[in-house]
Amino acid sequence: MERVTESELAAWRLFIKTYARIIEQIERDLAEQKRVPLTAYDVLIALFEAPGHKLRLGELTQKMVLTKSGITRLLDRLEREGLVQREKSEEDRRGAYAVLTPEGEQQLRKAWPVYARGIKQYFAAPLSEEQTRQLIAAFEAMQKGQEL
Amino acid sequence: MERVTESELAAWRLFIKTYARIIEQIERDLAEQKRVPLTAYDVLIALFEAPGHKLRLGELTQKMVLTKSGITRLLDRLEREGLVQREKSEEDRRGAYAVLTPEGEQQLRKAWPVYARGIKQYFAAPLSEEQTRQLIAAFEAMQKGQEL
DNA sequence: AAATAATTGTTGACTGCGCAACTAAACCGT
DNA sequence: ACGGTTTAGTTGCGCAGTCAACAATTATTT
Repeated sequence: MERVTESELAAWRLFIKTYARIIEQIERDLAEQKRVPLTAYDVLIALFEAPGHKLRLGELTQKMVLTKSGITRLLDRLEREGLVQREKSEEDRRGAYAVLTPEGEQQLRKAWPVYARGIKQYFAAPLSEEQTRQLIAAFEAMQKGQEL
Repeated sequence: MERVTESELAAWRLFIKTYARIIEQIERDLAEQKRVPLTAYDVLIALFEAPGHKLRLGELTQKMVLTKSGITRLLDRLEREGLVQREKSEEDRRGAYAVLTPEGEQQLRKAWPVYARGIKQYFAAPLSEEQTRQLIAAFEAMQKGQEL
């Protein structure tokens, strides 16, 4: 593998800085509006999109960027706040599902506009349609690269 | 501001997932090779590039994505490991500099190859030159967008 | 010059997460 | 059917970072 070029390094530095800034900003917006933070949001949306609004903890772990202990603790919090509920699995009695509660769904709906505005404003708005497509292609290439 | 489109959302999701995976992977590589973690690396490189290999803590706070208390604690660790040293400022006796030690510089040099390989492999290698340029343009557009 | 305000960096209390060890249940080869 | 291995999720411990309150110093008013 060859050396990292100047422009690759430039792209990299912009990548991490841009990411940090945008996430920080969105997180701040969500907090200001008293909405669930991003990681919580991700769990809720994953559950919402799942059949029956529920997922095995293991499935959640794969979808999210968190270890299983991270998921355990995150669910602890969400359960305490009444946004999800654990439901022990019938088929596999080691396991459990996380189920989205109505309250969780409501919080999801409340958070979305704030989140969406952030994505639009900080991430998408400055890009042309063409650039958006280019980004998708680039990130997909990286994903592919990972799998090798 | 209009609604977020499908493809913008797709780009966004790829963005955060790609970021998380790559950082995680590089961090793992650094840990395996017993090298300084990314945040530490960032401080060391900032100091290295600074005149006299030193910076006021406040300047560091701006360059990094960390609060001032975060910087305080990070420097505590780096100082304990002998990679930087605090030096109280003469001009402003509230303040202090962080100074890169020779040992710090050495650690920096040792970490770079691992870091660079990660950037190349997980981030840059899957991209064409054209795509790298497109990424730079896109991220710069976002930065610009932020400033408004 | 004195009083007030602003700034620099540190600290205490807390949160969120990872790692490794653990429990309970399921799987599997014999 | 039984012992060993694998898998699902939880837990203790520790690290890294935030926020808010603080001391020390400097800047600004009056």
